[in-house]
Amino acid sequence: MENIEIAKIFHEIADLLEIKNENPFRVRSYRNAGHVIAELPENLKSIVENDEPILDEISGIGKSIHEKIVEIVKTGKCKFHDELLKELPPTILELLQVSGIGPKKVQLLYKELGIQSVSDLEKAAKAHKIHTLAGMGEKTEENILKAIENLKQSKGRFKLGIAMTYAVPLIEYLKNIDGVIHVSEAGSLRRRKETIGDIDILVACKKGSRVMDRFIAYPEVREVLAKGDTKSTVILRCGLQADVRVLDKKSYGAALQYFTGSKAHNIAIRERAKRMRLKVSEYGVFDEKTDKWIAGETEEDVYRAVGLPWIPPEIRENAGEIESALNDKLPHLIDVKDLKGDLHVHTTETDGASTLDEMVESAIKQGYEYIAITDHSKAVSIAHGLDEKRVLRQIEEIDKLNKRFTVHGSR
DNA sequence: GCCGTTTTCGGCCCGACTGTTTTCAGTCG
Ligand SMILES: Nc1nc2c(ncn2[C@H]2C[C@H](O)[C@@H](COP(=O)(O)OP(=O)(O)OP(=O)(O)O)O2)c(=O)[nH]1
Ligand SMILES: [Mg+2]
Ligand SMILES: [Mg+2]
Repeated sequence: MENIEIAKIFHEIADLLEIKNENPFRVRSYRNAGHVIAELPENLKSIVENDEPILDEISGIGKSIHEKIVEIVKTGKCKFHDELLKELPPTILELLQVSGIGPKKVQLLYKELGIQSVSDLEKAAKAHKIHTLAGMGEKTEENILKAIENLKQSKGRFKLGIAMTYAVPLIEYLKNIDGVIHVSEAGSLRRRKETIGDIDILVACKKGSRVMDRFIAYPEVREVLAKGDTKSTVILRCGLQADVRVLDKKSYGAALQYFTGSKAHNIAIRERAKRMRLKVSEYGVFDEKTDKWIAGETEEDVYRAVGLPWIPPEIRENAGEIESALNDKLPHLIDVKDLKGDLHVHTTETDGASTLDEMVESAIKQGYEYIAITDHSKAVSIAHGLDEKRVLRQIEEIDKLNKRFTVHGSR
């Protein structure tokens, strides 16, 4: 049993309870536990089997969920979860994947029309049965069909590097709009998560700028899902969703803090602020009582206002970073500047683009301590691989360079 | 269900957009 499978059970419990109209905070507890477990670096099964005490220290896991984790590891399932699945069909959960459909609508659709799956929902919408329900009209019916189509075409989460290739040109496009002052990546993209659910971009602009009109006119936009004064959502041709948030320059830091997330980090920061009689939103940090604006121009200002140093986006996951920040124990994150050398380098002797001298010069410029020349051998004749004679000559060249650049025994 | 710089009980982040509705609930970020 892997963490991710245990997490899934808690996510399903949360969804099922929510559809049943249970206490929203109890729902939040299960959902949060699912999230914490999914992000946990340690393997829960071995923690439980080795009777390690770590579980009690994990924030968000209390008595009830602790017991359920032990039950799941030992029996492979959870009674509470099974009971809920007797009350509601398991396929009902896939309805929540349709954007615009939440727990309330799932409950209504199931109760009134017996809809249990996305294909049931599609049939009902096509047969115009949805608009007869309370609070649902013609538009809702149309939107459901569109959302089902988008769900079918969805390519899921994108790898960071792939998402970046779509985000960079959009950011450039936004930077060139009249009145735009700052543009920044936000969300999981800025936190450098391995996979990205959507592209989140923050824009600061002068009042009266028509940023949203220009955003939805971006040539790569396939469909506009929502368009407001400060927030719009589109789907790009590549299949990724893009969210753009536009705010005043004065709120840029607070907005960047909000839009970078993560959601769990934001909630933790806001709870902390509340205890300090402050309110944090994307518009700034405010005095709870007077509603007076206190900070928000930069992220540093926002964190300082709640008594914290700036926290690097990569660790804003509510996984202990706030405590580390409080104790001045924030980790040093690896940077390009930390690279000490490169163990895979080609030269023009084979299929490289630069000469040996140029590669060495460039390595020294970047502060590398070492590089390894790894040209092709004669087995790769297509790349003009080195035979014995040429490789010996290259070694001589390397020895000469090493002598030339050796200072006090280090290279 | 979880948790504590005021708390072991009583709160639990805060705001934007949409549709269907005469004032707001649902969903989403
Ligand atoms: N305060 C607060 N902020 C939220 C909430 N939901 C989202 N945000 C903020 C933090 C998120 O990082 C940011 C972007 O939302 P996304 O849904 O795109 O999430 P994120 O980019 O973190 O992950 P993703 O890869 O898109 O799944 O908006 C929320 O419920 N409350
Ligand atoms: Mg995102
Ligand atoms: Mg988003």
